[in-house]
Order: sequence, then C-alpha cells, then structure tokens
Amino acid sequence: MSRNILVTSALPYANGHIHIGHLVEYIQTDIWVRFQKLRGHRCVYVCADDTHGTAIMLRAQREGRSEEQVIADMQEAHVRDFAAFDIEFDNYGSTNSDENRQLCGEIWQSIRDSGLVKQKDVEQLFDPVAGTFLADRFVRGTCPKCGAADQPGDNCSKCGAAYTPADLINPFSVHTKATPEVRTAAHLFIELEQLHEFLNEWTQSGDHLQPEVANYLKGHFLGEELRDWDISRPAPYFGFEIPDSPGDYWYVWFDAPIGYMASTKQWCDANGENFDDWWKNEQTEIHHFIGKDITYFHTLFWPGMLKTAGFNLPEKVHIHGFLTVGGRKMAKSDGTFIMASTYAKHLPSGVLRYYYATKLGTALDDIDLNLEEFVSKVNSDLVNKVVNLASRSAKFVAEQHLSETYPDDGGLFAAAAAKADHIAELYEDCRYNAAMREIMALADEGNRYIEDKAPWVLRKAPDKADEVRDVCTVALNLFRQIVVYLSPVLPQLKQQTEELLNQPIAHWDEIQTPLTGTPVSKFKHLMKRIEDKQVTAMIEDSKEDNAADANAQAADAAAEETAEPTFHEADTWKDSGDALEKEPMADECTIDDFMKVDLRVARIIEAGHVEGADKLLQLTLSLGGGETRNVFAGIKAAYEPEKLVGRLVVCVANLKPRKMKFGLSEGMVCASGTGGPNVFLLSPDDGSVPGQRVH
RNA sequence: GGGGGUAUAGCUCAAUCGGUUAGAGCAGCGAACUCAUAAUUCGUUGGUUGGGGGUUCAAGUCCCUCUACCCCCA
Repeated sequence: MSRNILVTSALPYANGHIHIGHLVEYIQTDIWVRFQKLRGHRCVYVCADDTHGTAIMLRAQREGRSEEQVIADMQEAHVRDFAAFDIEFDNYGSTNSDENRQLCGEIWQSIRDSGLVKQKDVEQLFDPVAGTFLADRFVRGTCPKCGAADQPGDNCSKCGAAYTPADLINPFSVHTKATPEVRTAAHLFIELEQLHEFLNEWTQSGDHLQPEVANYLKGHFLGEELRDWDISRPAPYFGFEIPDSPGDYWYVWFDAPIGYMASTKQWCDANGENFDDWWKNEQTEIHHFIGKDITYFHTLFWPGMLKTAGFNLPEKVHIHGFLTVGGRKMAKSDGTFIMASTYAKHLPSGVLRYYYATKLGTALDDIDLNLEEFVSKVNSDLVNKVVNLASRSAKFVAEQHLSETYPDDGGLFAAAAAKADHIAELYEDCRYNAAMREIMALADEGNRYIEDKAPWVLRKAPDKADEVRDVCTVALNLFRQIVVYLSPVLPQLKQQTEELLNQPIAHWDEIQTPLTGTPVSKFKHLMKRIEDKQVTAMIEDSKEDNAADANAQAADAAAEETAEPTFHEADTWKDSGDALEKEPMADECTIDDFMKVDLRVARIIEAGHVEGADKLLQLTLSLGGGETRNVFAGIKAAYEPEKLVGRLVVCVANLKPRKMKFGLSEGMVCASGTGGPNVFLLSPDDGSVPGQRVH
C-alpha cells in the first residue's frame, strides 16, 4: 500500500555555509527519501533556510546591506552546495516567506486561544551602542569567581563556574565592546507545563523517538515542572512582528520549525496539492531528521505547538550524532573543517554519500570520517567490488544483447532478490550501515561467480560464444541488482547503469526480475578511484579557506563601519586579526618593567600527569647546572607529557612561587593560544641552551 | 554541579530476549589467478569486550564502582 510521507531535514541557518558535518544529515535524509520514492510511496522532501534572529541582523549591519540581501545570497549558496551532493528537495524555501508569516500567525492564535501565553518581565543586558539586547553568548567579561578575563556570559572556561552575564566583572558586548546595561523588557512566554501530560505520553509511548532520546527527555525535562518558554524578543529584531503584540517579534525558534510547513505550502501551491492533506491528515506520516543538539526543540516545543494548533504530530523524529574527522571535532586549524563546496572541488559526491551510509545507524553516537579509511573503503567497496563486476563482464558483450532467456546461475539472482525485504527494512529503519554490509556481500558473491566461470577463458573457444554471453548476462544482472539496492545512496551510478544496460531503474521491485535480450552499451568507466592526494589537497584547501574566512570575520568585526583591514604591502600572509582583537594590547611598559621578568631558556627534564587535575601537567624544568624548577602548567589538553621531555621552552624563572592544591609551582612556561587544546608552547631556535636569559 | 550517551581485533563497526567457540570489512601475512580501473579469489594471524567488583547454570549484554571521551542543561 502506498504511503504519504512528508520528510524534513533541519533548516540550515543563513549565517554560514554548509560543511561536511551538515551533510551527514542531508545525505541521511536524501537516501531515505530516494528509498521511499523507489518503493513507490508518495514522499515529499522539504527544507528551507532559517533566516531570522539577532545574528543575521548584526551581520547585515556590519556588511552595510539589508537582511534580505544577506539571506538571499546565503540561500543561493546553500542550494548550490546541496545540488552538488545530489540532495534533491521537492521544495526549498525560506522562513522569511509570506507562507511562513501566515502560518506563524495561525498557530500563534491557536496558542493564545488555548490560554498558553503569558507575559513576564525579563531583565537582560542591552548593548547601548548597537541598540539591541544581548543573548548570553554575546556578552563576555571577567569571571566573578576566579578572575579570568574574557570569559563567556554563562560559565567560565577556566574554573567552570556558572553564572549569569550580569554577574560578570567588566562585562562587554562582543559586537561593539560597549559595556552593557541591564534593562527590563516584557516578554511573552508559552506555558509548556500545561502540555506536560501530553508530552509525557507522546515522548514515552509509540515509536516516535529513539529510546535514548525518550530517556533523556524523561530524565532531564519531564521529571520536573516544565519551564515557561520565552517566545518573544523586543525590537529591533530581524523576524516577524507578533500581530497582537506590536514591537515584539517571534523568537527565531518559534518560526523556524513552522518553516517546514511553509515550505510544504509552497510545494502544494506549485503542484496543485492540498496543504491539509499533508499536515492535517492522519494518513500522512511526518518524519523529521535532526541533529542531537536541537533535540528538545523538536521533541517538546514543536509537538506541543502542533498539538495545540491541531496539526499532525511527527510520526518519528530521527536524531543523529555529529561528525568527527579523524576521531576529533572538526577544527579549522587542522583543515578538517571542510566546507561542502571545498569538498566538491576535490572529490566526487557519491563516495561521501556511500561512506556516510556505511557509518549511519540509529545510534546517537557521533560518526567519524577517518580519511585513510575513507579512501580505502570507497575504493575497495565501490570500485574494486561493485563496479569491477560490470567492468570485467560488460566488455565481452558490449554492443551485443543479453541472452534471451535468463541462464542458470545456481540460484544467485534469486538469493539476492530474496534479500529485498530485509534490506528494505534496514533502509526503512535508517540502519544504512547494516544495509551496506548486506549489499557488499552480494558484490562478493558476484565476483566469485565470474571468477569461477572465467568468461575470458571461454572466449578463446569459438564454439562457446553463447556460454560467454550467458555468463555475462548473469554477471550484469547481479551487478544491476546491486545498483538498484544502492541507488538511494548512489543516484549517479544508477543513472550510468541505466545507460549501460539501456533500461531505466524505476522501482525497487526491479530487483526481482532479471533483464534479458536487451542491448548492452559500450562500457565506460563508471567510477574513478579516489586518491590520497585529492584528500590532502582538500585539507590544505580547507586551511586556506578558513584563513580567508577568519580574515573576513576579523574584517567584519573590526569596527562597525570600516570594511576590509588594510595590510602592509609586504604582508602576503594577511593573518587574521582575531587573536589581537580577542586579547587587546596591554598598556605601555618601560624596559625596566620588562627586565623585572626574568625569562630563561629551560629544558623539560620530566613531565607527568597530576592526579586529580583536569588541566594541569607537572613539569620539571632544568636551567642547567643542576638548577631546576617545579612547574604546574595548564597544557594537559594540548600536550602529552612523554613528548615534552627533552624539549626546550621559555620559562618565567623569577616568578614568585605559588602554592597550588597539588604542590608548589615555581614558575611558568610561555605559551600562546586561547586555552584547552589550543595552546602553543614557545621554542627557542637551535643553538640556545638552558639557562640563557631572553632579552 | 546535574543529566544523557559511548568504550568490543591495528582502524571502522556487528553481535536479536542474558544462551553454542564474540563476528565482518579494511589493514597485515601466505598462496592462486592475470578478464577487470594492480582489481579478484582462496587460506590465515589477530580479543583479559576500558579497569575492578557483583547477580546468574550462563554476562560484551543486567547491577554497583572507577577511568576516559562526546553531547545537553531552555
């Protein structure tokens, strides 16, 4: 029976480009959608740019153009990036659309009518220069507990203390550096608690959520009273003004998910469909694909809104983990923060789609892109196994026809066809990793078959032409079966196979019936092996991209009005001004001031972990001649102690010793960086020796 | 601080309700083959399932505890 399925991916924010981490989700969703369509279901895939909020507003101000221009440019870039990865939306909209404004109004009215809205005063920091209220993350200042400078508005990265931005000493706005003022404004709230019982029921029953997610909600939110949700922002704010509350705007997270509906509406209008058939119809299944970071928006607020306004609830919210590269968080400095467009310059999209498919299951674990594995796996699976099957058989029957009746293949085709239900179930359940393993096992079978029949030997006997054709008919049918199974993942391979065998692949059930008597085209390479050097080039390119990007951001942030920074004509490096901006220059000092600090070259002769310390390593420094210093350095996240032993560093040798929890620290080692893993020890050039003073 | 999750072969991952000797792919090693994009096929090495304790006839799986990492706290 044909199902009506509406599918969404999370809306990408219009403040940044698509990177390979985002692509995990869009590829996961696109595979699922292509699978459903191949199965003959009515399946519609909608998405949109998420365009509202303070960040867009400030960006537009900085760039001296309208918000509409900013989001239009970004939308164009997003659409281009998605197309490069064969992500095929039925409609790609924007939250800044008439359809969205209208739906927001309708849903808002329902929520009002249900008595869920209340007004409360909120004290918030206000940037008097920018004329805007500041979210916590846009305020920085000195930690009230440990005194560390330049800490975020919600907690201290040095001592971990939690506080509110109002507690910061010397707070400043990250936008303008102005000192924020505390101002009071009336905000509108949705009393989610009124929906508590419904949310208990919806999240904990049925199959709407992965078990881990249901547990998470139960443990963290549903065990206590649900807090009111602050849903309005005072002007100025880039978004939709609330019709019955002039001067207030819906918070971006109110109108963003409604963007799913608005995008559906656009698709309906363009295709003569009825909107209510998709959002107010028990027969329609709605599937959201999202990342784990936005879980509660989609599993508490969103179902609450839909329930209140009388729309369909999601059939399932599919939640995935993040992408790591080489087992670590993507980092600009490593070149692993790879933009979609950068990837597309160096490597084909299909292999990434396949690689992600081999990693994706239902778990919320992060998935890892291991670059060495990536190269060897896609080459070995797709080229050496799958494509090779066609490559070693098609040319023996090129520009001929397949056998008129399907030959005896010892049951291979039937056995592979019998896997159809199982593999379909794996796709349906988003267990692509298991599906890919099953499909590769079929490719192994195919290669064994052709190895065994050796058409290249038969071909030498003039009376065995029919037998050669039979063997190739089997091999190509096994190949085609595998391509049908893989077609949600590899749309391009599907298309090439259609051309090779002159037969479209329109339905999953083509797996069941072998092709016979149809013409075979001349064989062309279906897929090229990828090479390490392509990956290396991509990483290098990403480092450059990010350097350019950082420059652009530094330029943006430099001053509200000034555009590009001006570089010295000899400066071909054009380093970003980020670091300098983050930690502005200290007051002027005299040479005498400087000489008070005795910097010395020292050798690390011992380094080890400190029991009970999260960030510290214990170092023994030698200044030569038996003179040593015991130092605790906050570099644990950046260096392994074994690798430090023997190297030269610069230390503050006359620092007054200080008692720490773990012992006496008798100096400091000099390093730059922002802390955590981002710490870089200073090294003297070759030739210097321990004990020398730094002048 | 509170909560959610993860830890299995060198790497990436499986293992149904607690049930046979913990399995695959890649990498490694040994052979065969030479049609195919140096691909393929056969054979083979590799494990104290993060550490410790407990429940059970039986634990990778359940419970306690410790360690490391990831995420969330509107």
